[in-house]
Amino acid sequence: MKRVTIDDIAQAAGVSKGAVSYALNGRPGVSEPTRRRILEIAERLGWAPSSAARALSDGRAGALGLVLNRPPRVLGVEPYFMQLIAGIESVLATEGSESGALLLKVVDGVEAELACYRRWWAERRVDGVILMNLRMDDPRIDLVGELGLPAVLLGGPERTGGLPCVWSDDGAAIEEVVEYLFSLGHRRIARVAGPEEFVHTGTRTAAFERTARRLGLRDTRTVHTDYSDEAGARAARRLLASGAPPTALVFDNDLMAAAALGVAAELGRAVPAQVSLVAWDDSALCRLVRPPLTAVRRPIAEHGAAAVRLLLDLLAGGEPRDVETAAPILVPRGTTGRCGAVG
Amino acid sequence: MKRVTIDDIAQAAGVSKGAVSYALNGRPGVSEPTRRRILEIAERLGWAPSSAARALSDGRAGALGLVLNRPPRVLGVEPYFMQLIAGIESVLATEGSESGALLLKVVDGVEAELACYRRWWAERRVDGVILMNLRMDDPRIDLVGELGLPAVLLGGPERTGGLPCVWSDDGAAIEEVVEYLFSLGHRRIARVAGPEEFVHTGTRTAAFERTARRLGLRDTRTVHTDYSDEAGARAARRLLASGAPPTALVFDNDLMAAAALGVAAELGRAVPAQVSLVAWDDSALCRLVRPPLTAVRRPIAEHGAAAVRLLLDLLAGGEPRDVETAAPILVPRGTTGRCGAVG
DNA sequence: CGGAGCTGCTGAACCGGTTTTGCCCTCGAA
DNA sequence: TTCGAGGGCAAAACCGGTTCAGCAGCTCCG
Repeated sequence: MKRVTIDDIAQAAGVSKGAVSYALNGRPGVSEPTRRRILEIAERLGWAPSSAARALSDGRAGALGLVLNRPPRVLGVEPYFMQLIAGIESVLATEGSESGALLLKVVDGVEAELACYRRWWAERRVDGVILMNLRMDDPRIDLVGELGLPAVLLGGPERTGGLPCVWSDDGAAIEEVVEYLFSLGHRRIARVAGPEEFVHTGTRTAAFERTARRLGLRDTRTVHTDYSDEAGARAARRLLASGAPPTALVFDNDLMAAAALGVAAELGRAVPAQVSLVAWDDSALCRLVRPPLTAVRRPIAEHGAAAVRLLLDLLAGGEPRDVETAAPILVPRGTTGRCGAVG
Repeated sequence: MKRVTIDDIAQAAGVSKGAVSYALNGRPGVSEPTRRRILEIAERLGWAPSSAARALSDGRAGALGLVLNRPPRVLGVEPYFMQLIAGIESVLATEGSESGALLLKVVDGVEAELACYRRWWAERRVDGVILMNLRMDDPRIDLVGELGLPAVLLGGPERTGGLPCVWSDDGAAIEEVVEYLFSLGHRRIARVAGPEEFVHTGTRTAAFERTARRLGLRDTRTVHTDYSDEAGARAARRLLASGAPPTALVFDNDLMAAAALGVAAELGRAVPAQVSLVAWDDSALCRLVRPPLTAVRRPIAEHGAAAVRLLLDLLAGGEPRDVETAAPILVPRGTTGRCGAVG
């Protein structure tokens, strides 16, 4: 059961290795009849290229890398990651066997993430990577630049350090949410955001405050969390128990919004009669809880797909460019209503 | 910015490539002082082995493969997969750079999954794979046997076709659930299970029926679904709307149980006063919904970790063996109560 | 008729490791 | 003293591809 190599094919066809290589890769150097004969023999022998040999000789790994930097506990809960991966895989599958593999790593901490890129690149395990959750002064940008490791960014388009990115207009979505809540009569709106160091958190915060100012809202707040359900619950509890509690809460993910739903129940606040809630990222979770969560929907899988396409294009020698995907849209459901409505 | 190779090290140290290889791999063939010198130089030059070159010469890819066969939509929602991946990664990270990478593939359909194993093995992209969701007469078992592709199974321990497996005693857990519901006075219990073709579905069904018989329960039913929230809701709706509706529902995942909670609300059935619900797999979802779901908790991440350890051991020449992990435990919460209790 | 240019292929180098072979030297035992 | 064993290393083969230089034969053109 030995491996079939191009040597075997060459021998069977009575030609040289080089000719076989040309034939199999569809490049000039062999006549059409010879090519057909070689392809036929390769097919018959069940030949498949050794990824190692190919990687060694042409210097490309044939794989892309994705590092998830998140405590394992949170990973399981947030649907975001899996949807992203599904999107990434969808284009990797179609792209032929070119860079067809996705190398995945789960780490906890920025340092571990940086170390992972270093090793992957040093070992030439990947041809490029997708960076997610862009931070302020993100050290990864410097690192990939320094290493020469091809990379694309999920996020931006600011503070990307020149890296090509895939982004959507979060600010516009936040604006839409605030206007929507305003139109429902809400005047005290609070935002339960993700970690302050994420760029997209800043983008949303800025848009939130800008819109609030424009509408003349004075009583708005943003509190930061780590995206976990506990943190979301804690923030909601604190906000709702404060002196002049907000009448609407806007969350930076769906998990925290769902947790806040529980908190509201616990505090005896009717949703949406007394408090309105808006989630970010519309997953099944939003539809499962009662009442179903009003949410901002982003095409997450498309983000992943676009990122891969951009990266592959880059690897093929394409020009770096930024890709804007469809804007997030607000999906009103059962957790938003007129401010102070009676049941 | 050229790559540092062992040739560079050899040249710097004034020795041959072979000596450097011996030194770096900690095998006899060089003297202790030489070894130290070589290691020091390698360190200084920042050398890292090319995974491709190593793979080519010693025939091992240095990566393990995992294929997720599930429609992308479902993937995002089920926390199971991410938890599993987190578990897998946890041991891959500690194991040094031996087989340190995880190759991931998302497919939809058995055929695509089989094709993926074929290609991975033909291209020698992976050293072994982890198979999940064992089916009756699973074609993957024959395939890996035929290919000689090392594999371990998540599930079993029956119908594994001789493949080493990691399993936990699902039957005992189901038994515990049924006894628990029985002790609460429930006599009409229905089970909303996963697809019939999965081996673990069969295992649970058998245990369910055995326990029901033992307790003298005559009105039990098992209906099959595809694990999706819609299917779970549909099944719950149908069961609860039937002539003599069950007073307790046992689900094969958490997603469907959460969906059923919504259905119960919709039908005006109080939980747990009128209907009790038990989920399988205790994720954050169970704690987020109101009331929080009673659930069977399995150490999913540990499953993944155990599977990797088993596979790595196998690759290192270890004997195939089966690993039983901690038994699932029942975590009673707010969706189970005495049968017919008044709110 | 001669040289330039193209086609279609061969042979060999190359990628960066591991492993085998073989040489030289030293040391211990007969 | 001699012989064998074994340690320490160099040199080369090898893994399975890609790619480059070169060469034979043919065509085309002045």
